[in-house]
Amino acid sequence: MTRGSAAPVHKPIRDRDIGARTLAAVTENTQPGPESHGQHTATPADLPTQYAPAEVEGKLYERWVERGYFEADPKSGKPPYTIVIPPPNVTGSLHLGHAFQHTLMDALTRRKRMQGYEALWLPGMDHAGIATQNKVEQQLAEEGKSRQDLGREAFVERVWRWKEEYGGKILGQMRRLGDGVDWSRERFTMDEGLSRAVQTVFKKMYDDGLIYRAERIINWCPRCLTAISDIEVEYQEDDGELVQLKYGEGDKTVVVATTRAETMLGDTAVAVHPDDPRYQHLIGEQIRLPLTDRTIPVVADSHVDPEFGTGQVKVTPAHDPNDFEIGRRHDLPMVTVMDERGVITAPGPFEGLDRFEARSAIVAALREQGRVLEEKRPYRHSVGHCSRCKTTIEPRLSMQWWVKVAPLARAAGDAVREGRTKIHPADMSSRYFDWVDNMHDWTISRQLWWGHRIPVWYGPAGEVVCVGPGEEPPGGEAEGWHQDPDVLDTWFSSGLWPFSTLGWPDETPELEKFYATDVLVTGYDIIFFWVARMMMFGTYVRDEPPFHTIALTGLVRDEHGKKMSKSFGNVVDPLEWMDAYGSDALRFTLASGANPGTDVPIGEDWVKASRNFANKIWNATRFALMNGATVAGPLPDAGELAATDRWILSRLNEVLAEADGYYDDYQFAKLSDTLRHFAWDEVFDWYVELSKTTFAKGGRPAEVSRRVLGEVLDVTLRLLHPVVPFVTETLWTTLTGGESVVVADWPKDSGFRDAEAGREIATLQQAVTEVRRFRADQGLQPGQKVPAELALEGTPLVAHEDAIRQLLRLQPAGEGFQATASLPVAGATVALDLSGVIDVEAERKRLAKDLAAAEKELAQTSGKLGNEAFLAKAPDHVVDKIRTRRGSAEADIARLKEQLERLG
RNA sequence: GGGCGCAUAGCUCAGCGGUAGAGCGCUUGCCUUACAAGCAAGAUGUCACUGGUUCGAUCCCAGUUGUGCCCACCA
Repeated sequence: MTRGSAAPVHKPIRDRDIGARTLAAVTENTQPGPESHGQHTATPADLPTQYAPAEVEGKLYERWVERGYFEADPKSGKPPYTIVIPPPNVTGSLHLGHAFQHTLMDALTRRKRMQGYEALWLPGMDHAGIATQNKVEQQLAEEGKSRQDLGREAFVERVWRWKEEYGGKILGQMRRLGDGVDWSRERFTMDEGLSRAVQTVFKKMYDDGLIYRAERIINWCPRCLTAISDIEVEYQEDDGELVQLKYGEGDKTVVVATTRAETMLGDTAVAVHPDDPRYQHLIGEQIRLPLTDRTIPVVADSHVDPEFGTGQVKVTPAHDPNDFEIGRRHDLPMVTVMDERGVITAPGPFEGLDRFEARSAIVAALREQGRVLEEKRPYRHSVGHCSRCKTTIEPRLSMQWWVKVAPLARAAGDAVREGRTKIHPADMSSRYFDWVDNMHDWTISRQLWWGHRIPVWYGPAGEVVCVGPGEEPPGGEAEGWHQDPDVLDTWFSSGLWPFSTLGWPDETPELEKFYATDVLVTGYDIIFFWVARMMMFGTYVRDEPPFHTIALTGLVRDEHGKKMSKSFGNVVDPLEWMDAYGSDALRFTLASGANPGTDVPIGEDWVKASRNFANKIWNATRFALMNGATVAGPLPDAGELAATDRWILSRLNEVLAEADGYYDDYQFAKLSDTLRHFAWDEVFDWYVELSKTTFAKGGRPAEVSRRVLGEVLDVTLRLLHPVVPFVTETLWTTLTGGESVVVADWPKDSGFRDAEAGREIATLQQAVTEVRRFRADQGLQPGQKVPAELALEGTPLVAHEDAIRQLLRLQPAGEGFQATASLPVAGATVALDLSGVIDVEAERKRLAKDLAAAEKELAQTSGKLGNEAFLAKAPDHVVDKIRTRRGSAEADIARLKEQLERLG
């Protein structure tokens, strides 16, 4: 393809429609045999000029899976590297947050695999008890049915069907993303093996006294009709009503405040602080409870804050956790006035009313009696809601199973304190400690149907007779035996995930080889729900924490840092962007935003930019192939290498070392930035541009350069592969003829460094940029050839004259050459004949500006160097640096003045 | 009510004692032997505010303001 200056002005832009040419065709056509060293550039014209990810990603992925690259062998002699996936809920599909974490996990395991580890990334899903049950109930509701209509067995069957459908969708998304997981080890928290793990742990804990049954106040969701744990309650500021109520008669009156007036039906005492002088006379007295026929005692309890309100508190032990404690201390009756749906059951006029209706009705009734002293409305206060359905939580007295957390949490905390598990970034560990050091007992029973049935059987009198597995449930229902109808909190089974997925309770080779896992990659938002619980179970069951490192990620947000949520309408389906720009583009964008522990904003423009980068890699490699870049044979000796070669190889090793550091430290944003900068700016712009001159000249230097370019691309593609697996696979196999970059060796630093070449190329870049700037300032067309004389003798630039001429469109000085502009750069001179072209005014302005900058620099540096305190206290390298800066400022000033003078 | 974090270019974010950085966006010119999804050149910042430590502060310390998140049984 030629592009002479004689070509028509409106030469048609290169046809960009490449629909007919598929990338797959290219990769197949160019699959080289071993004998084709340097030859698989044969059909460069067949290479499309744009990378079309959709054509190739799916096929590549299936090929990887078929070849078993992602399957891990427990009997292998290689050292293990293990990550278990945070199992996505089967409630729906993967969102960008999953795509983000999966990208990091995939990159980590891909790199380790290349480094020669037996890398296992274990996939699976979570049955997500309450969440999934709710989804299916919603579906049923649309059909006008309830789960009760179906009955337990049919309902559970229905949930399994849901799991098949949505689970399949999730697995498809993972393949699309390129997740290199071991599909042969896919697990589900309700699998038979995992269920056995759940039962086994339950029994062990029961036997150890760590699981018990107790009647207490729990968080009850009147819609889901189940108990939930403390962390499943979301508090938010709601508008309520605070009323002050007068109880009792005459001198035996008290004034209490409440936001939940309906609970007064269940009051069994009024409490005051034992030392409150105002109320000593009331302690022990009986007070009449309005709207009922009961009298209730006044008790003294130090929980009451005399400073707050009236210092008199109504006590409802069956409907408030604090009151429950007061009730226990004073042996008060527990009067339940509501059923599981929040409907009043206390006999009387309010019976059958919903709790909120009852609230207004009771306040109205009391108001009529003149017992409402003060009403604050609205009254903003914090109210708990069910995290699954947002219904207001009703504290409820109820018999539940509990985990005694203290000993487990202590061990989980110690594992981190002793450094057996590291939390990354380290400052996130305070969150973890806050939690494990203050955790209350955990309610694990749920009044749901979807989940692991509690493995406990009761006898006719309701006594626990058997805890499985390993014990035969004694009699049938006819004899009065029955299994506990409740299921376990979903986090109970996901807490076992790191070892239940590896075969525990059996001592499998997998468990032996892959436990404890290397790193947990997950969001900081589930430290309490999941991370802490895995740590507790891991240390308890295996006596070893489940991870060496916990790498916490932030949350994915939109391009303005706003939370993605359905109500904002800013939720993006990862598939949408993958379809438009390719999986690699999405992955690279997500990796670029991954600063440890901080949230990750992402916008479509950014994905587009990453797609451009993928395309750039594509085209640079395409250029290299067209010019015979090769990986065949050993690298030429340093003696044969040009300065450009030595520079780029030296940089390659530096970047490799840097990249390794970032991979090891989960610094994906820095990793991506470093690799993009190196590949695009240094390799694709400078090295490739310089190599054009070398290739044009031919001969041995061209051969050397071809080999070096092949080397640099080979290594760069391998370094990029864990993050952008698809484009690198396509190009790497084409370039090297290797089987797959997935199983290629991770590059190693050869130790080669050449700082001298680095300085030489820096000078060259500086010179070229300087002249380009001049050209741009002078309004010279980029393609316009300018006669020039180069005086480079005695400078590092001398070897690069041809390259400089090509990059700057300089042609040899012909007859009548007349230098009208002379640019001294790095001791050399580039004299240009710009007769009739040069804009003296523009040039003078440019020089004046530079001069001012140089003078400012001189003033600054001289000021510092004249400061004795500075000289005395600053470290030598800083002083030297400043001295150098002053030196070059002085030189610049002299040069600029001379140039200005010459302009007249 | 406690605790933690953040305030740097138009946007999203790095940097964290010694000349202010990136990506995107913006301006100008350009189809230049791969790439216009590109190339070249360029503009843009009282590094929130006020004090302090220091020869020197965007960086350390204190306070102020703004902002975000987590935890908590205040009737």
